[in-house]
Parts: sequence; structure tokens; C-alpha cells
Amino acid sequence: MSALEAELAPRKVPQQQRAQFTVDCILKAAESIIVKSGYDAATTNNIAEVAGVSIGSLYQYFASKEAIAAALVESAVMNATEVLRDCLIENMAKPLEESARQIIRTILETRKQYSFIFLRLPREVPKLGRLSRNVTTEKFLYNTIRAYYQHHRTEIGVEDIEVAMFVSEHIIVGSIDAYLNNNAPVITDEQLVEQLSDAFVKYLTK
Amino acid sequence: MSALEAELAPRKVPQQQRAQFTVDCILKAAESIIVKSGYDAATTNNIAEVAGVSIGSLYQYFASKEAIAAALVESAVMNATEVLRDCLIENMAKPLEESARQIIRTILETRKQYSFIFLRLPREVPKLGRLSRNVTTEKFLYNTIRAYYQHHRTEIGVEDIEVAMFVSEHIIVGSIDAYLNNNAPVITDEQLVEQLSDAFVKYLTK
Amino acid sequence: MSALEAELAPRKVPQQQRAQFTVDCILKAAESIIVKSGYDAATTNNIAEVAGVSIGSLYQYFASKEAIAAALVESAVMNATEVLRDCLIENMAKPLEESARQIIRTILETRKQYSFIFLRLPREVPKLGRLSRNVTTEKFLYNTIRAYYQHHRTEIGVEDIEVAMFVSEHIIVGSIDAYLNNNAPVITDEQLVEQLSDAFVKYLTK
Amino acid sequence: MSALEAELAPRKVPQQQRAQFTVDCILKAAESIIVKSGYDAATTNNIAEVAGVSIGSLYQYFASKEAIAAALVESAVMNATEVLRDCLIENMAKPLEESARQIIRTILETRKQYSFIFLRLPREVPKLGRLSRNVTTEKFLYNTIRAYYQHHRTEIGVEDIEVAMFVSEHIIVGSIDAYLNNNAPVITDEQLVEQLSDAFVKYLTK
DNA sequence: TATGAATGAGCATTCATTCAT
DNA sequence: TATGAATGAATGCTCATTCAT
Repeated sequence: MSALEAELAPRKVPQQQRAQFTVDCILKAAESIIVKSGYDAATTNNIAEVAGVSIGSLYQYFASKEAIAAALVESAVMNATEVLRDCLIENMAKPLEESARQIIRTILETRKQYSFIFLRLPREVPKLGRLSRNVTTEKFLYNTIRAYYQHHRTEIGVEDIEVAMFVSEHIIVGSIDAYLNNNAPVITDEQLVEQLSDAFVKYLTK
Repeated sequence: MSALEAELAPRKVPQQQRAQFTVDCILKAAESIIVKSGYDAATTNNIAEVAGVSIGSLYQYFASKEAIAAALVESAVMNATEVLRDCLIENMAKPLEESARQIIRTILETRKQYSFIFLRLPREVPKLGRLSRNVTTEKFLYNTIRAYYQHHRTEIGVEDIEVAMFVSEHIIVGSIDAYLNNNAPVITDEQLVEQLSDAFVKYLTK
Repeated sequence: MSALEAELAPRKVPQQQRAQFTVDCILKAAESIIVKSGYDAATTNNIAEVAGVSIGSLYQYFASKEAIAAALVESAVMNATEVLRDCLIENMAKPLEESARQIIRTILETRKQYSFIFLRLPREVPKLGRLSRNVTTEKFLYNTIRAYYQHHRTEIGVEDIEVAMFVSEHIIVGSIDAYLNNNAPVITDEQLVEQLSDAFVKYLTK
Repeated sequence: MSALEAELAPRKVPQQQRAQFTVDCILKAAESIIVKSGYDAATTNNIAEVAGVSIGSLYQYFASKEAIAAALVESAVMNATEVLRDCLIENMAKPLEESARQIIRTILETRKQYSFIFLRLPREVPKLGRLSRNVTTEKFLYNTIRAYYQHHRTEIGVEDIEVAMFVSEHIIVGSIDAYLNNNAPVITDEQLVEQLSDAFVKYLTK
């Protein structure tokens, strides 16, 4: 565990049920305020108040304001990771094109659901920014993704599979994030899924 | 929006040469500090100090800290737009694949040069985000980009050219931004340009 | 006006004894500094320091520097009103001349005690001026004053009692304020009371 | 000349016609801004700008912002003094009651005309406040006023003429100032003059 | 354990005044 | 003499964090 990770880790693991409830309240309050008004506008005192908890208690479970943001990101990443891994496993056996569509649709949905926490929060919290690539989805998924590529090896025409993985991940996730950031998109979600699948498959197959 | 623009507009036009020099120093100092440490970490007093200028002088030319950020973005947008338009015009006549490489390389370079100012700064400065200068960039470029696609119409196999433009723009810029955000990229810049050109051309050609 | 009042209202009601003590210290310090050096010269940091309290604590109980001034005025107005009403009631039954002396003495004393807070502070604090608490004082006293005049109706020779009240109030309070503003008064407090009573009675009786 | 007076004195006597014009412009601009928005809101830079003069020039004629206010007060005092002395001389021979009415009317008018400069400005400018009693009307008028009282000695029943002068001055000027400060006066100007004359005469005559 | 009063470093910004040109 | 660019001390206020109860 790096020094940075230690700094952002929960201060004490809540062992009683009541304590877990407190932690949940704090996170829920933090998320609602941060999503609505941004990280800077969310003061710890305000988070505590909305959570119905004293500021002293808040600091008993979180070492700092940044740690709250980190917990928020971590929770979102874990949820998204699970969803995506299930999706990958489920589509492992299907042909590339069909599975791609389903996987990209799932990525779009999770990115959309957590768009604020994935896209904006890390930028507003300096320490999280540095952390974000570490806790980001792909790390947890690495083996599953690799298995997926191995599974479709015969369909893939790119020589270096590491490069292919890296590039296609950035193409898909990058495009989706850019799309979600766009205020006036020209196409629908389903069109995006369609086009990205197309591009993805074309890129991978020779 | 007009009120917002007025709020962020420069406070007084420097008339003497000395004053213009002061403004330049402030902007240079602001850019260096903000890029290095982020918008929040850059205090106006620090900017003034690094610029070798008194805090009073800083506020003679910029109405607020946000106005400095706005000036930075404005200048970056103008530079990047110009570079990219030149690049597009220059490559108008070349075949798709060859021109793609050059264009993507240019986008990578400008995104890299201004990555902070384009990607992070607007998110860290609430009022800037609402100003959404990126839209402006695209507006300036729109006709040139469209001309580029028209020029390569025969090579392109996608039916709806608007969709093609939208998707390929997001693929390229989104991937590049994601790549630039990545702390431990697996590939080099040149490899990225190569792979993205490949994906871009494959996507556009039937 | 309601928005203005809300702006100047105390920020949070001190619930613990310790907190009430803090608030008292702040007000006492503020009064002493403001009376001695004026509103502008009294910085919030200085007030906090003299109060033996951190600047953070000060702002927990007062939303702004102006709110402190408002609290000072409010408290002075309430004290003065009570003292004066008691005095009027107590002197209700006495003959005009005797009661006048006592009332004018009381007004002189309260004006002197709170002269700064009544006379200068509202003018130095723009938002306070608009709140015009003096009007409020008079409102509280209005019925009592009127009862006093009714009580001495037989001694008073002026036809219109409203005019008499208005003029004599301005004569007494105005003279006293002017006297208190004078750096080198020719007469003593007691002489002033004497002369003003004389003038007051002569004015009211035909 | 005291240290304070020296501090507030004009920096250099404008000798050329153009310079006198500049000074006048500055004073006119200062008066209009201060009367409209208060002393604090009037910045020296703003005064200079409205006066159509550079800030450097402003400081060539006035040593400080306070000196500008002092000049404003001084000019108002001189005007008011002249008007009042003329009035006193003119009414010297008339009987007390008749002359009183005229004199009080004149005082009301000059106080009203310069109400801001006489009543508010000295309170907002600490150094002026201390100065104000020195430059105030009565000093310049002292001999004329005394002559007026001497002239009506036979009508006056108060033993100590110094006390009578002091008290009646404070009654008249204090009442008028209080009246002018009142936002919702119950009586008209002319009624005030009437009542104050009545009170003044009654007070002075046995 | 929970509370909330207290802390204080640090920030954006103003404006009277100076001085090189 | 006039200009206006430059100065910088000083201010009101915030908010993450601590700690006595």
C-alpha cells in the first residue's frame, strides 16, 4: 500500500452495524452534494450536516475530505467493474462483433451512470487524479479482458495483443467519455454503440 | 452568457508597451503555475510573485482569478485552432491514410501542449465550464473539417457523413485525451498515431 | 428588508454555555474597539484577537462584520428603550417641570452611554443605516410617550399634540446629540439638563 | 496651524488659471460621487476619472483623500457662514421674534443644502470628525452672533449670555439636524421654523 | 463514541499612494 | 507639469481539521 493509498484509506473499519450505517449516510450525502454542486462547494461540515452526523464523527471514519471522494470513486469503480466483468464473461463465447456491441453498450451505461464520479471528480481532487489510473476499471479487469482477447485470437489480426488491448480500450472508453461530455451530441446512444462496435471490430480484424 | 463574458473579460487594455509586458508576464506565470499545480493551488499572490509583478498590477489587468484562466483558455484555443486548420488545409489533397497520420499527429501535439488548459482547467473553473470554449473551437473548424471529408468522399464508405465526422472526431480526440491522462502508457506517441490512423481509416473506409 | 435582516441576523444560536461566553466576548471586544477607533478601523481579526477568540469562532456566530455592528445596535436600542420607558412610567404622575428634568437626564445618560452606537455606527455601516433602528426605538416608545403627554395635557398649551411631540423630541434629542458631539462644551451635563428642561417646559406651556 | 490642519491643507496653491480649473473639477467630481455613494465608495481613482484628470494630477493638488473631503467641508462652511452672517446682520435691528424666524429659516436652508457635507461626511472621515467643530460655522460667526445677542439684550431674560448662546445654538442646529435626518417628518419645513422660533424666543425671554 | 465549539492558515481582492516616463 | 502603470499593506472571510467535553 503506497503512502498515498494509505492516506486515502478509510480511517477505521466500521465494525458495528450502526457505524456502517453512519459511513453510508456520509457517502450518500457527499455524493449528492458533490454531484449537485461540485467537490469544492461540498464542505465537510455541510456533508456531515446533510448526513445527519456531527463533523467529529465524520472525521472518525474518514481521515480527510479527499478520503471521502476516494471512497466514492472506489465504490463506483467496484460496482462498474463487477458489472463489466459479468458482461465480459457472459459474452466470452460469442463472436467478436456480437459481443463487442454488448460490451460497449455496458461500458456506455456504467460510464453514464457514474459519469460524474469517473470523469469530473478525479479532476477536481488533485490526489485522486494521480490515483485514478490505479483504481480505474481496467486494473481489476485485466485478466478477464486478456482472456476475452485470447478467446477471440483467431478473429484478431493485430500482431501485438498488448498494443491492441491498450489502443482499443482507449478508443472505446475515450470516445464514450468524450461523447458523455458533449452537450449537444449529434447521434443517439444506440448509434454510438453501433459505430463504436464497427470501429472496434474493424480495428482489431486485419 | 454576455454577463458572464463581461465578468471574465480583461479589465483594461494595456496601452503602453510596459503594460503589455506586464500582462504577458502574468499570463506566462499563471500558465506555468496552473499547469504545474492546478488552478486551486495557484494563488493570485503567487502568480503575481512569479510574474515579478505586484498583486495590484495583476488586478489592474484581470478582474478576477477566473479572468486569468479565461484568458489562458482563450489564447490556447486560438492557437490550437489555427494550427489545426493549417494542418487540415495542408493535407487536404493527400490521400486519406497519409493525411490522417499527419492530422492525428498534430492533434496529439496540440492536445499535449494544451492538455491541461483544454481538459482540466475548464472543469476546475466553474464559470469557464459554462463558457465551453471547446464548442467554439469546433465551430471555427467545422467548415474546414467538413471540406476535408468532402475532399475524401470517394475514399469514405460511411453513408451519413455527419455521423462519420462526429464519431471519428470523438474517437480521435477521446482516445488522445485518455492516452494523455494515462500515467503509464504501454505505447509511444508515434505508435499511438500509427494505431489511431489505422483505426480511423478502417472505420471510414467500407 | 427581510432579506437584509436575514443577512445581518446571528448565524447560529449558541447552545452551550461556552458558546454564549464566546459571543459575549466578541460583542464586548467589538464594542470597545468600534467605540474607540470607529467601525472601519475595527478589523474582524482585531476584534477576534481582543475577544481572545479565533477569527473562525467569530464567523461561526456572525455572518459578517456588519452583523456584529447590527447586534451591537440591537442590544443598545433594547437597553435604551427599556430604561427610557421605565423612566417615563415612573415620572408619569409628577408635574411637567419635575418629570422633564428627570426624563431629559435619562435621555442624556442613555445617549451618552450609547452615543457612538446610536449616532455614528449606523452612518458608518451602510446596511445598518437602511435598517434605521431608531425608528424602531421610537415605535416601542410611542405609546408611552403619548401617554405621558396625555397625562400632562392640562399643563400643555400647544394645540396640536402630534406637532408638540415631534418638535420637542427633536429639540431634546437633537440638542443632546449636538452637545455630545461638541468637543469643548461651555456648560456641564447638569446645566444642560437644567436649560433643556427649562426650554422644554416653556415650549410646551403657553 | 495644527499638525492636523497642515495635513489636510491643499498641497499647493493653484496659481495658474488652468490649475484652478483642475482643482474645481476634482472637487465637483468628489462631491457628486461622495454625495451619491458615500465617502468610502468614492475611490481616488474614480474621483480622478470622473474629474477627467489623471490620478497623478489629483495628488498634485491634494495630499490625501481626506484632504479632498476637508476641502469640500471647508468650502461648504465658508459659503454657509457668509450666508448666515449676512442674515444675522440684516436682522440685527429687528425684534427678537421676527428676526429669529428669518435666521432659523436661513439655518435650515443652509443645513439642508449642505446636509450631506455637514452631517454625514464628517462622521465618515475620522480626521474630519475631530476637525469638524473647529471649522464649524459658529467659530467664524462668533462675534456676529454675540453682537446679535447684545443687540437683543433687553429682550433676553437669561442671566448668563454665554450659556444662552451655547444652549440656543445647540437647540436650533441640533433640532434642525435631527429633523433633516428624519425620514418621515410629521411637519413641514415652515412649521419647523415656526415652532423652533417659538421655542427659541420662549427660552431666551424670561 | 459522539458532539460541536474552536482553530487559524490561507485566500481573493481593494485602493490610497508613489514614481518613472 | 501631467500621466497612468505599479505598488503592497491590509481586509473580510472560508473551511478542513482538531480536541475538550
